[in-house]
Order: sequence, then C-alpha cells, then structure tokens
Amino acid sequence: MLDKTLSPASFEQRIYEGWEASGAFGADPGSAAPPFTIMIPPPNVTGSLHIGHALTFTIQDILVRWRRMQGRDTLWQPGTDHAGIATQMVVERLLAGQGVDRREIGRDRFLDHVWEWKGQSGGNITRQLRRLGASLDWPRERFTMDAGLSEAVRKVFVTLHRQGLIYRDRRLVNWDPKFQTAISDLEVESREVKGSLWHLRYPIEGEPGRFITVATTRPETMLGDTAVAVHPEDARFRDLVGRHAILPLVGRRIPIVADEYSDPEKGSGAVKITPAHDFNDFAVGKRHGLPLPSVLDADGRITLEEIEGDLAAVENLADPGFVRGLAGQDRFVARKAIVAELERLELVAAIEPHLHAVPHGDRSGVPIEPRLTLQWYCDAATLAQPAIKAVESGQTVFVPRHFENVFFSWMRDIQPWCVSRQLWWGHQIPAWYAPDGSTFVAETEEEALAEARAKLGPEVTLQRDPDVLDTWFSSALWPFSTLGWPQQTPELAKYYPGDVLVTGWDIIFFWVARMMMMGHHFMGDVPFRTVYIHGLVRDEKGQKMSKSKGNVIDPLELVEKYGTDALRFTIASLATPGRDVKLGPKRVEDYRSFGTKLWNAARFCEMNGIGPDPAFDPATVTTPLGRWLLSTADAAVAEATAALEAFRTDDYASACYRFVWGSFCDWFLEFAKPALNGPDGPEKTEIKGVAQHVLGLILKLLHPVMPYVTEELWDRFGYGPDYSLIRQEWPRPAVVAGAEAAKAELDWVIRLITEVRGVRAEMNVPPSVTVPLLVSGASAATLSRADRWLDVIRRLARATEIRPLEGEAPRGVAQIVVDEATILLPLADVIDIAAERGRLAKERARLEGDADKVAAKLANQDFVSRAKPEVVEENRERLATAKAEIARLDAALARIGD
RNA sequence: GGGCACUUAGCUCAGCGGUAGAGCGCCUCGCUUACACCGAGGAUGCCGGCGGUUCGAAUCCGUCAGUGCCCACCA
Repeated sequence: MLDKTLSPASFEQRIYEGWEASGAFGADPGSAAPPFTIMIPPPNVTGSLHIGHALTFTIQDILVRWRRMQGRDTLWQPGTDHAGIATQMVVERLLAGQGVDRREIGRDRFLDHVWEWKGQSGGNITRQLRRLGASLDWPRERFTMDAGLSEAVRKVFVTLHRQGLIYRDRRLVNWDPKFQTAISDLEVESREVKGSLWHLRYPIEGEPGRFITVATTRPETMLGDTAVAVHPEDARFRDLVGRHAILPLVGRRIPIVADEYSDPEKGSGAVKITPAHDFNDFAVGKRHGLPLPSVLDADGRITLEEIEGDLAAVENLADPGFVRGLAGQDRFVARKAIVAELERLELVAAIEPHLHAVPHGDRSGVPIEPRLTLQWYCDAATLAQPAIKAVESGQTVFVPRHFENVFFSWMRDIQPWCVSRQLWWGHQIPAWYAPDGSTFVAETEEEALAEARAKLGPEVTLQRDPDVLDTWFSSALWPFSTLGWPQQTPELAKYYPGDVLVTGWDIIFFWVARMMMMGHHFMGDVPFRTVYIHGLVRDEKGQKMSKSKGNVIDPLELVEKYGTDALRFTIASLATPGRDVKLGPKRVEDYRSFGTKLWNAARFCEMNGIGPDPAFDPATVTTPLGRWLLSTADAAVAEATAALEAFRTDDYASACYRFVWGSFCDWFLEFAKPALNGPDGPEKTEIKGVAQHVLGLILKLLHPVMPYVTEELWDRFGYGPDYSLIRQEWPRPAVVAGAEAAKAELDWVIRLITEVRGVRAEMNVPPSVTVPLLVSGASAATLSRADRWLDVIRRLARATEIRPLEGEAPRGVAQIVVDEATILLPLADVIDIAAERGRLAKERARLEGDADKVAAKLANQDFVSRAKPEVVEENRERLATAKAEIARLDAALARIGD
C-alpha cells in the first residue's frame, strides 16, 4: 500500500542512486540512435548550488530526460570550471585567516593549497546536482584544468598565436588594483557614484595671471597630464591652441591642442589629457604624439618614477616637498591632498557636485584603474565574423529570438579581448621569453626551448610568462574540449555540434559568444543549434537576490521541505523563455500539492486493484468513458510534446497539470467509481485497463519534470523493473476509435452535472438533499444517455432519479437548459420562486446580449463577404443556438408561473 | 546618449488577428469511503493612454507614458 502522504525524502536518494548505478544517464557513442547533446554550463568547482542553478539545470534535465525517452542517444556533459579569480580569492582569504600571504609562500605552494581546497570542496556542487535529480553522464565529468582540457587550451593558444589572432600588446587595460590583475571589459561594471567635478586652473605659459580652466573628476591623475585639449571650433580657446600651459605642482610644460574629443558643452570646455590613465585620453595622446607617463602603480598608489625628469627640471615652480610626499599615497588620499594643495595655491576655480558612472571590478568591487601594461590579446573582431554569420543564417538560433539582437550588437562592435591575468590559479600562458626579449609560444617548454636554441644558440635559457589565461578562455572551448579535442574521438564525431545550450542572458557575452567564436574557428561548425535563454531568479517581489539584502533562497532548503519534484515543477511552470522568474517558498508550496494529487490518485487506483496489465490493448476499448480518457490523454501528450519542442516548460507543465488534475482526477476517476464499485464484468475490466494504461502514461508524461515521484510510483505499481521509467518510451499521440462520439457524450454528462451543481449551489440546496431530475423536450438519444450515466449523475449531481416530465410541471422547480433538453429540479420546499425567476431572466439577458452582438455582426455585409467562411458559419450557428436556448428559457419562465 | 523587454482579474503570469484564460488569493457550501496539500459553486478585467490598419485588434503598425534591464559614458 502507498503511504497516506507523499514523502519525497523516503525515496529520492534511493532512486537517484538506482538510476546512476544502472547507467541510465550514460551516452553511448557506439549506438545507432541519433544524439541529443547538452553541454552543462560548468559551475564553479568550489561553488555550491544556488537557486539560479536550480532553474537552469531543471530546464536542462527536463529536455534531456524527455529526449532520452524519445530514444535519442543523450549526452548531458557534466563538469566544473576552475573559476580563476573567484577560486583564488577564496583560497587567499582562507590562507589570510591563518596568517599566510600567498606572496610569502610562493606560486607552487599556493597552487598546492588551491588544489587541496578543490579536493575538499570540489564535490559539493556535483553532489547537489544529484539531489536536483540532474541526469548527467557522470563518468564523463570534466574539469577545465584537467590534463585533456589543459592540452586543448594550449593548442588553441598556440594555434591562434601562429595565425596572428593572439598577440601581445602594450595598451591601456582595465586594471583591478585589489586583485592586481588585468580584467576584460566584460568584468567591469559601471556604478553610479556621487563625486565632484573640480575646475582646475592651469597657468598659461608666458602670460602671468592668465589661466585655462579644465574640469576633472580625477584630480589625482593630473600629475600625468601631458596636454590640455579644446575643441577646434571653440572660439573661447582659439588663441590658446598651439601654446602651452604649465602643469601646476609638477611644472611640466604641456601643449594646448585642438581635438574634437573635447566637448565645449561639458565641464569648462577644456579637458586635461592624461593618456596613461584614461581610455579617451589615450586615444587623444596617440593622435597628438603625446608622452604617456604613468603616475599610478599596480596598487593604485601614486608613483613618481616616470615623471622624475619633469620634477628634476622644474623644481623651482612648485613646492617639491609636496609632490615628493605624494609618492606611495593611495589614489584617493592623493586626490584629497592634491585638491587641498591646489586650493591653497588658488588654482581651484570651482567644485561642483557630480553624479557619474565609475567602472568597478565586478568581483573586487573597487574602482578600476586604466593602466598601461603589456598583455596578451585575442583578436575577437576577426573570430566574431563567422559567428555573426552563423546566427544571421540561422545555423544557430536563439530562443527567444530577440536575444540575437543583443548578441549582434555586442559582436559587431567587439574589442580586442585581454586574455592574460596576473593570477596564479589558471592555465599558465604557454609563452617563454629569452633574455634578449624574443618570445616563443609553444605547447610545451621543450618545443619552446628547441625553437629558442635554433634561433639564439644552445646556451639560451627561457623564462615562462607567469600570467594565466582568463577563465572564460577555457570555457570557450568547452563544447569540444570536453569531447576529447584535439584528439579525434568518437564522442567528438557524434556529439559536436550540440543541440541546445541552456543559459541565462547574463552570460551571453562571457560565454555564448566566445563558444561561438572558438567553436566555429576550431571545429568549422557552430557549437550548438539552439541557444535557449532563460531569465534570472528573483524573489517574490521581483528583487534581485543578494546576500546583503538577505532575500537569498537556498534551493536545497526548498528540496528539504517540499521535495525536489515540487521545486522542479514550480520552476518549470514559472520559466517562460527569456523572462525572469519570481520565486519564493510560497510558490513551491502551492505547486507541491500537484505531486500530492498525483500520489493520491495513484493510491486510489491501487485501492481499486488498478495496476499494470500488459495484455491491455487500447484499440479494444469500446466504452465512451474509456475512449474519452484515451483521446483526452492523447491530446495532452500532443500538447506536452509540442510545448517541449518549443522549449516551453511552462506550457508543458500546465498541459500535464490540467490533464492529470482536471481530466483524470476530477472527471475520469469520479466517473469510474460506479463501475469500480460494481460487480466484475467486461465494463469494469475495461475501465481498469484504461485506468492503468493512462496512469502509466501520466507517469511517463510527468517523468521529465517530476522524475522522483513518477519513478517511485512506476516501481511501486510494478510497471517495469526497478528504476526503469527513465528508459521508457515517450508516449505518442494515437488515433482513438470513436473519439468524437465519446467526447460528445462525456461533454454532455459533464455539462449536465455542472449545470445541476450550479443551480443547486445558487438555490442554496444543501448537499444532503437529493432531488429527481425531470427531463422535458429531450430527444430519445439524450434520454438513453441519461440512462446510461444514471449512476454517475446520481452520485455527482446529487440526484435521486432521472425521468421524463409527464404532464404539468410541479410547483417550485429550478430549471436548466442543456442542449435541446430542459431539466427540472422540483424543489418546492427549498426554492425561492422569485430568485429562480431572477436567475432565469439574468441568464436569458446574457444570451440575448450575446445573440444581439452576433446578429449585428452577421448583418454587416463587409463581415459576411470578407471574413473567412468558416468564421461566418460559426457565427450563424452561434446565433441559432442562442436563439433556441432563449426560447427554452422563455418556456421555463412560463412554466414557473407567477 | 544607443538599444531591448515589459505593462492582461487582488497577486504571479499565459494568450499575440475571430465569443477574455490559468494558478494562487478571496467569498459561499461541504469530513460524498484517493486526496482539507481536498471537493462543489461563485465574484472579479474600458487586456497602460491615444491614434491607425482591418469586416474584425489584448493580439499588427505608429505614438505617448510608466517599469525593468543591457551597452556606452570617471570633463
């Protein structure tokens, strides 16, 4: 016997282990079955499952389980990401707690610590994925820093370098002063900051008492100014172009140049140019051949090294002690000091409060410093071209489609990708330098050395580039590196390109775009055919979840409390493509009842001896109830399948919900009760056969979204060997003989019962009162129908009997119209005649309003001549039906008397 | 500044050219032998505003307004 209540905790773990042990998740490259491939977006190896994971992996698992049931050779490729900065940060913090600084212990020992940490916490996320029910092909699990993937990374780097698509360049990068590394444009986020706009007066050379005022938000960088720019058309400054200003504090003579970058509307109309600390100024500096002195070091502290010459030359112009004293000061401390000093010198013309966007490191949270350094870059613009074409031509399609615009707009204006990071945890760049500065890029040190020796002589020694690659560099290779590339494996041949990539819109640029680039370049084909973009999970109020807000939902807590299936069903129901999902415990609690409903329906079946019957053949079903259920089930299968094909897990969940709850439980099981309670016979046997058949079908239909409870029921009922539902064939819609007639008949019964219930409720007839149904004006077919369904109608409509009305209607009746028949409920004792008359009149008015609208439509010549014929016909029928019903209501009103 | 999305029942959202839908919530009734995480019944909408296209618009086009987001921008 099934327990009275559904308790997911009692079987979830056992079932998952059963599946995994049976190899049900495994792909088989040797099989003839067509593949279905999803590459997991690799979570951080040391991370733990958050609600966003629950969303993306639930969607993926639904697709995977469904395709597997459809007979596809399914590969859901698992793995984890080394997550360079994030992981290094965690371990650094851990060590700091023990009083250890990574710089003290050195690179090798630090990396030992990171590997140790990975060993300790690396299993968390995969254990949690198992709890979610994710049917990943675990034996194929990969890690972005395992030997194979590292080989792929080196191969790609070397190849792109040979092709000129990876190169080293000295230019401004986004420098994160906290992590002391370069980061890519994508890792920078703008934050609105309340600051000030300082108007500084720079003296004009040779004209004592005359100044040019520049406006800046960053006075501390003035030490590195090498020009002042004004707009060429700006009359205010025309006579100053070509002359020089004297940089205060430093005394450097800097040219006043005309450049269109300067905006006369902004600030004072003149702008200081600091080429080494501002991206725009860098471009201006290049145009005018200006020097590029850096005045901030890796920590974001003032350094005077590169302006020593200036200082030495002109020390008489300022207080040398002040400038010297700035050396080593933090940039924000220096800002205050410089402003104070300039104020003292009366060189501050104005200070305006100013709200502006300041770039911050997305992980460090500190303001980013543009800094002139030597880094490795990838020529993304070139790699982007085929990727753009692939989306344009539909080789890869985004779902929903409008995300293609997001993809295009970024890809068409893509900047060189800075791929080097000044970190230790990651793929060390395979580049070696000789003492003379020559660079050797090779997959191994031996190769690099051999090359160097050939070129520079046998004595040469090489030093490896200490930097590592951006984590997303290895992620970009994920769709083929996990399959064994650069080796030509059977997996690579069969599972590339993948079918679907499922991910959130927040990493289209970071990951999707880069996989598109690398996949196309190295495999000659796109990495996936479809990119399914889902939203982000927010709390019930639509707020972003964050630790600081304290509104973070732990998916494992929800699993603990409501069961995995409830969480999965909730997510599936709420996930509309591309839209954010508002989720809270309440929603999961609501959807949990669906699993309970299924459980209880199954219990009912069990109690009535309904169970697997291999001999049952749907084609032999003759009862209207059986045929109705089978055809309704088929419609649900068709709907669910179409929804999954369109990546609509919400529609899929809703189709299942409506069929199971609305059709199977509310009507079929209720209709089946009289037969099930009655004596054995062919009808009872058939109803039981249909019930077990459709219960099995329901379990299959729901399995992708609620794998645990369906598998448990499958096993408990003995539909197949243990843990075999996962391998069952996905149901196909079938043609059911006599489906139309059965539907007409059942619809009639359902309407009759619903109408009777309605009028009873409205007349406040207590459920304990049962009444006869007197039928007037019914056809012979209707009377025989009523007879056939007598037991059901008596039970569900609280009726004593159904018989034709003979002679005059009794006094005090409530009346309902079902098709051609009018049903009278004699309720002399309880009925309020006036209320009944009012009810009928209201119904008549509603119908008349309806009829008038339709009649007006049909009177419109344009409508009749231009609308589709079937629409016109449909309206004619509607009018006729309404009119007939009005006539019957008139009769009913007459019957009721005064 | 450029772009995208959204605005439908109290709440959360489907629907995207032919009679306005679901879940939850709410109201009334009910322990009818699967289920109170239940059953039966009910109320609730100028489908953001204004124009246009169409025989017909919640659905298509334009426009305005509000909301959210992405990209750019340390004068």
